[in-house]
Amino acid sequence: MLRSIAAKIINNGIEDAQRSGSIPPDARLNFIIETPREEGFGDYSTNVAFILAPQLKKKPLDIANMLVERMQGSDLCQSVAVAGAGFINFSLRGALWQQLLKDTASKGIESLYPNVGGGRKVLIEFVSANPTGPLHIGHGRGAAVGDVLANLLRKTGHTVGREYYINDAGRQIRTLGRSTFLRLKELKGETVEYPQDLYQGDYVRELARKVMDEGIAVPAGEEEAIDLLSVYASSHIMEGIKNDLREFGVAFDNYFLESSLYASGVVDETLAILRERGIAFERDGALWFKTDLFEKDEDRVLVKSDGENTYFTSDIAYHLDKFKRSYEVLVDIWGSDHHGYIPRLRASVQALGRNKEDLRFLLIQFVTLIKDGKPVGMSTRSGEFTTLREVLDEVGRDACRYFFLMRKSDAHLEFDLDLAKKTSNENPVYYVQYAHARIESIFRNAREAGINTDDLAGADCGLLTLKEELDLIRWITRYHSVLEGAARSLEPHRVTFYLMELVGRFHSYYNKTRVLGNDAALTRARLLLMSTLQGVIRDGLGLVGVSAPEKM
RNA sequence: GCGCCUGUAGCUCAGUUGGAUAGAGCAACGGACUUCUAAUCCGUAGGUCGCACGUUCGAGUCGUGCCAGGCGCGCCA
Repeated sequence: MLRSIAAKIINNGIEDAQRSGSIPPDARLNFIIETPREEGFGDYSTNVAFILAPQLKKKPLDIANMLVERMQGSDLCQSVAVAGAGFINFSLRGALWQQLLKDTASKGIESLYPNVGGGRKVLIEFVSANPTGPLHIGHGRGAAVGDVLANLLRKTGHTVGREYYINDAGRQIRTLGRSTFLRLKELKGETVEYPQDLYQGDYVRELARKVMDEGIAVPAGEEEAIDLLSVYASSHIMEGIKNDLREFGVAFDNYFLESSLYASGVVDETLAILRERGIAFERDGALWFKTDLFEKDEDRVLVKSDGENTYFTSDIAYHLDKFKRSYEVLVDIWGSDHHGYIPRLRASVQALGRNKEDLRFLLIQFVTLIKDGKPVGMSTRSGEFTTLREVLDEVGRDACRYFFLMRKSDAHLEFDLDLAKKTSNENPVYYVQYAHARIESIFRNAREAGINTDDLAGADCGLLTLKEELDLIRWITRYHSVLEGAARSLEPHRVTFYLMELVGRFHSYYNKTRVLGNDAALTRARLLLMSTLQGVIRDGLGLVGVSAPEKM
């Protein structure tokens, strides 16, 4: 972007000062250039005077004044000034911004995508709910965050895989089978004791009903019956999960089965590696992982004294498998209640010979649903949770996804169902979508007035001289650094915040300035601005997975 | 007891990785539709950034210690 020009202006000033001896040639110059949050401060701001002050043993203010004098000569610069205790604020010539708009319009929105990843392969694992019950609202949040993060990383130069991991080798699915088995007996009129540690939700009754209605032949022996029902019930629930995800707009490249780790021998390979490196050791008849070689955490069991592997072992193997599939960076998105598990997994990655930075975590905090101003209780055990589907049916996909992306993922989220349902100004989703529709409406009117809106390439952007117009251009190009920051920090929520700010400036402009006017050249220039702006809004909404309506 | 997360306007939350006079939405109050969509805009009001020290030119941001809330600490899955 234009940041490199900004850097050039400063560096020219510094070099000039160095030639005259005001700054020694060996001065350290690790200054930063930032865009001040206060608009009146100009396009860019630098702290270079503060960095030089201790080296030159001079006041920052004096250094700033000296540099400003030298920067004023630059023909790239519109204005330069010293502010505060020694900040240097400066703005670029409007023509530079106008040219940037023109470039963006002709090269497309993709030209604003930063290349953060350099083609690196990233695997994002998310949702990964076991098929023992429908997805609840918390899974939905994880799904939205993971999906948008995947979109974001792909746009910023990463090769992205999306994966859903299923613990099918453990006991949970068998517990589901047993639950279904007992509900089935109930349906047949038998009185049964239904233990607390089985799945309590009504969906188990529905599954049992389905088994009966479909006339499925259940073996007479209890264990055989449970075998069959485990498979039946879990695959049925998995279908439901995939269906919900599809409706939510989330697609996975791969559903990875825990059992496949055993079939392919990766588990054995993992244990062999850990043994060989002296990271696994025997104690009390069990095999342990020596965690504290890498992280501050307790040692953990890999193989129990009864010979069974723990989940930890499959998880290490799973991550080894991810690396073996040539993924360089792994992102695991977990419910925040699993955070205690992070140190050991981080340790295991290092045990496999990788850097701890190669595995990154995103924790998803709980969602509290608010209805009629009061929290809706939810507890998996009692079966009274709100499913993703219920929320989806109630508020729709756009509002649902947008709301999930309005918070940092590791912060609690209060999801106000009534607000999300409202088609009014209180609902932030519409604020952004409305801007898109409004611009579309301008174009409809333009075409009706006989303006050729397909051919705006020749428009004279030099006519866009209003403060608001230059400001809009700056905000459009800022998409670049927003994507960059969001991708680096794995914070997809930044995109929704940016969209709100961008669109706010549009609405304000729209109310103040007419795009379609008597001056044909000016109208064309403004249409080009609107078209580019609309492109960014559409692109941003697409990233979040929310529709960009042409009419509202 | 130990560890992680959170604490910012009445409410819900941002805060550009240490920058300037801490921001937005909602709620409240007052204005703007004969002109491209009023699902919008303009204005007013609202603060001990949980508390206290420390690090430095500079702290909502980093460190230490408290306070409050949430979560986690098994040869469970």
